[in-house]
Amino acid sequence: MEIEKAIKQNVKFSSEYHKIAVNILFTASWIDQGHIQKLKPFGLTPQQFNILRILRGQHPKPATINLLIDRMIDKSSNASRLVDRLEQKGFVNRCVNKDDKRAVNVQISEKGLEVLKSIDENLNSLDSDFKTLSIEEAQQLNFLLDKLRG
Amino acid sequence: MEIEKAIKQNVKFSSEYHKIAVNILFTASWIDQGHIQKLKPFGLTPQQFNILRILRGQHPKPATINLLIDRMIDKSSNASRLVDRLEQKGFVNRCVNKDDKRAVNVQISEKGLEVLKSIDENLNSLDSDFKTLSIEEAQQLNFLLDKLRG
DNA sequence: TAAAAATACATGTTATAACATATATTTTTA
DNA sequence: TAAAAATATATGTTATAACATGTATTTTTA
Repeated sequence: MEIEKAIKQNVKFSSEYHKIAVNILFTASWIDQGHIQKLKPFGLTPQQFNILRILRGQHPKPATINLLIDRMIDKSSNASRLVDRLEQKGFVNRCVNKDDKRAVNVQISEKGLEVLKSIDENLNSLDSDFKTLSIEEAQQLNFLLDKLRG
Repeated sequence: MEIEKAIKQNVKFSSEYHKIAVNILFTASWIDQGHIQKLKPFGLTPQQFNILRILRGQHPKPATINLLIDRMIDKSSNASRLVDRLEQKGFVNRCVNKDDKRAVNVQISEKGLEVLKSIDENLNSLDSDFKTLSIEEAQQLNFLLDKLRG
């Protein structure tokens, strides 16, 4: 649906560039709301899910908080507190790094691996709604987003 | 920059569609952070700015809260409380609707119009960073985002 | 090599998001 | 036309974002 209709805007955007900003922010909010709803039954927020998947990618190697910050999609949050919440739920373990006592080693737990497996199996895909685009269009969209950020 | 590099990901995305989700969420977060920084000197958050611009578009007609909800970019927030904050800052006025006493009429104030004018004049554009894309590419990007949402 | 700077992470505080529920008014229905 | 349902908005509560600051450790520098 055209972004103008989606936000019921009755005037033209001042520029194609302004329209991009609105369109990306609106689309991201739409995607995020979908993820929130899909992940809720598993007791995870999108940000926590993001951290868990980074940790699974590292597994069995641990990750430091700094590595998580580097790889998080949304840098605005607080990796330390996200790990707090995941630890409270038993999805990760945290212990001090022998080589650098300032750093901590964060590792996904068995329970964490299980919840991800369960999500993989029960949720067809978080992003299955995107099949409105062909593979070529999806590639083009990714190319343009990358170029946008310079 | 390629999204894989932006989030220092060392493995391939499972699909071009998953990559789209990450790419859009990351890009939106990047845009939002830019807006937060640019709007801070004017005492506005991006959400408040969004409401003010909708109200300017309506001016001198008032808007109801429902109209604001319809047109907000990020539906997840609470329009009533956003208007509270704008009212506290003197940027909008709120009064009951004569025709429907459940509804309220929200109008942008002189002070609200002035802050938007000041932003227009002092901030070249919130979205001036996007000139990495040609007009044709910008149009293509908007087309693909619209198509993505179906 | 001792002091200064930088780094990695944690934590305190305030504002806002997320969610549920409440209230007043209008519209629908039996 | 009175009761039920729907609508428009407000508000209470808990969790998290946003921002600043603190603490321990490591690295750099004079």
